[in-house]
Order: sequence, then structure tokens, then C-alpha cells
Amino acid sequence: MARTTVKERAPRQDNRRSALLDAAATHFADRGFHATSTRELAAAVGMLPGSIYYHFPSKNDLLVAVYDEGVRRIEAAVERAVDGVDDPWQRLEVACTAHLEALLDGGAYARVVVRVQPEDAGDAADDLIALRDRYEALFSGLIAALDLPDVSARRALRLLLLGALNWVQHWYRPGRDTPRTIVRRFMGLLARGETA
Amino acid sequence: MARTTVKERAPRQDNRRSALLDAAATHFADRGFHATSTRELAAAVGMLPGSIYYHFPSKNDLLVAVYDEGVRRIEAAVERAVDGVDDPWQRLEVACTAHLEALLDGGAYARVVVRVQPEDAGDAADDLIALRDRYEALFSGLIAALDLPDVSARRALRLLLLGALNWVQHWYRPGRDTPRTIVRRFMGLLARGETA
DNA sequence: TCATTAACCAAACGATCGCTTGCTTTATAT
DNA sequence: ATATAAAGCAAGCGATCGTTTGGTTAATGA
Repeated sequence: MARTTVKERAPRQDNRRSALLDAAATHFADRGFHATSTRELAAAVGMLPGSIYYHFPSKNDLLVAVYDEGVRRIEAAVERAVDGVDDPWQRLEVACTAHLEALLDGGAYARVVVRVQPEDAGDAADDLIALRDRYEALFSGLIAALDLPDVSARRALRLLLLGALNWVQHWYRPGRDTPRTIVRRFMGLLARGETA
Repeated sequence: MARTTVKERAPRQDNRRSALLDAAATHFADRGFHATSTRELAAAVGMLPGSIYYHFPSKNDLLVAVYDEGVRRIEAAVERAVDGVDDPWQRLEVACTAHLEALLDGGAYARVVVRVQPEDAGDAADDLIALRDRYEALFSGLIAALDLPDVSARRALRLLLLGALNWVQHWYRPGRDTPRTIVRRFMGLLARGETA
């Protein structure tokens, strides 16, 4: 029964892994994964290109780390928003607002989740798909609580809403409509279950 | 009054410009603009990389040509679909179906319009934006015919629908729901004007 | 204090990128 | 039949790509 774990020291205070992650998030979100070079990222945090590989084994893995953090933040924002709200339609509306706020006013991490397509990650594409599915399951739960006629209506509502919300970043301009009013307008267009 | 036009010969029959355009459309649609190299395109049509530049001055211009053709095809499909239909909501529904069919079952040209972001084109980004706006204006016209309460409701409906439709390609699987039924389900979720 | 090691730097590797230049083939109009 | 130009080919340009390798520095735990 020999101990296989080696004694490891804690990360240092001047560790710039998180700064690198931030730079990757903003660049991937603003210009796309393939349009961002590792040298740009290194320059953004003031390190040399090769130094990235001390923190991440590849550019793909860096993307996965950013994507993971992005999903985590959206999930957290949505869960925090619905907490304490009872009415199912109200829960859905505040969830949509939180989703949209994370996408628009939130950091770059959330934007990466919507902008970067899983296949861009190459080998790690499945990881991104799994993360995205995990979040959409959270959304499915909120819709399952609604009294909709059948399962296909629930599915359609989920895809309609998520699609419309995720597309907002293509036309959103800060300072005009807020995420809150956008969601109110979208939800106002919906027939809330009283249709056949 | 000298004739400034030079006598030009017609294109040859073995011209492979259209084949090159097709290859660019499928590659840009399936793998993205930056993930596609000019060598891949050349290999797909059986020509050498440098030969591309006989037909197009740059990779960016090639994208603009594909994008332009994509917008043209979607516009044509939508205009053909609404032709002869009178009821405004019916016109909108068949337009959405045509839009979705062009995106999913249609060629790769239409998919490029939704997948590739204008900023990917570099200098020619404004060209792509102008093309996209032109199409959305067509859609705005269809929605203007509806009796919606105000201008913000019209705008919200346009953005909701186009967003949801354009997002479909992220989850669509051929052989399951058809574009027609997807649109019916989406439209079935909407309150058709009778709300405040 | 001092050995350890986290966190880089410095320099380059081969591969691939978009693109250019000069030459060749061949369909076409006359 | 022949001149002309369309539509490439052949070869390589300089730049940039993601990544590796070996050495350096300084924060940290004992």
C-alpha cells in the first residue's frame, strides 16, 4: 500500500493562469476561435507564446476551459435568478433574463458558449457538446413545470426561446433595450398555454 | 466619344468558377471560414491553390461571392413561397418555412449566411452586413402587414422568429421533424395579435 | 537560510497560411 | 488554319501558425 500521491506545492500568487483564461475568453468571444492566435493571447497578458503551454496542453484545451467556465457562469446566474420565484412562467421569464444578461452584460465567458461551435474544438468537441447539453437540461426542467399540452410543445418552446435568446447577441446594441425588456417583449408574444 | 469597352470573349465551357464557388460554400458552411484553407478548396475542385486567384482576387472576396449567392437564394425561396398567399399570418408562416427549408435542406450557400459572421470577412464585412440587412428588410415587410399593437412588437417578433429559425441548424437532425412542422410548432406558440 | 519548484523566458521547430509570378495549354472566334 | 485570350499549372514567396525544448528566476515551505 505505497502512497502514490507526490507532495505538491500550492499555486503561486503571481500565477497568471486566470489572466490568460480571461484574455482567451474575450478574444474567442469577440473574434472567434480560429481567428485568434496563441500569440495574440500571450501578448494580451504580457507573456511569451510558448508560456501558454505551461498552463494548458493545447489551444483546444484552453478553449474547453473557457467554455466550461462560461457554462458554469450561465448556470449559476440562472439558478440564482429562479431561486425564490414560485410561478412557473415567472421562473421561466427570470431565467431567460438571467441567461440574456449573462450573454450581453456579463463577461466574455458566456459569449464564448454561444459563439464558438463545438466542432471548432477538434478532438474536444464532445466535451463542449456535453457542457451545452448539461445547461439545456436545466432549461428543460423549467419548461417541464409549465402546463403545456404535450412534449413536443415543450420541446418547441425550449428551442424557440433558446434560439431567439442566443441570437440576440447578433443585433444587440448596449444602451438601447435592456435584456429585461427584450425578454418581456419576447414572452409577451407567446400564447401562455391557453391555446390548443 | 471613343468606345472605352474592349471586346471581351465569353467564358469558356470548362470554366470551373461555379464548381469552386460550390466547394467554398460547403466548406465555409460545414467548417467555418477561418477553418477552411484555400488549399482545401483547390483540392476539392481539383485545381492548384494558386489557380483560385484567377477567379477571385482574395479569399475574402470568395466569401463575399458565396454569401451574396446565399442571400439571393433565400430571398428567392421566400418570395416564391409567399407568392399567391393572401392572409398575412399565412404569408409569414410560409415565409418562415421557406427560410428554414433553404437553411436545412437547401444547398450550402444559405447555411453560410447564417454560420459565417460578417466580421470574418475582414475588409468586406460591410458588404455582408448590407446583404443581411437587405434580406431582413424583406422579412420586416411581411411582419408590417400583421396587425400588431405597435412597432416594438413588430420588431420583437421579427427578431424572435429569425433568431429561433437561424438557431435551428444547431440542433436539426435530418429525417426527424421537417422544416414545415418545426415552423408550425413555433407559430403555434405565438399569440396572434389578440393580446394587449 | 536554503533547497525546491512554480512560472515563466528565449529561441526556435516544422507545418501551413494566403497569395504572387511566370509560363503553358486549349477552347474559341475569326 | 490561326491568332487570341481564357483558364489554368508549376513553383515558390514571406508570413504566421501551434507547439517544443532547454534554460532562468523568483516565490515558497521547511
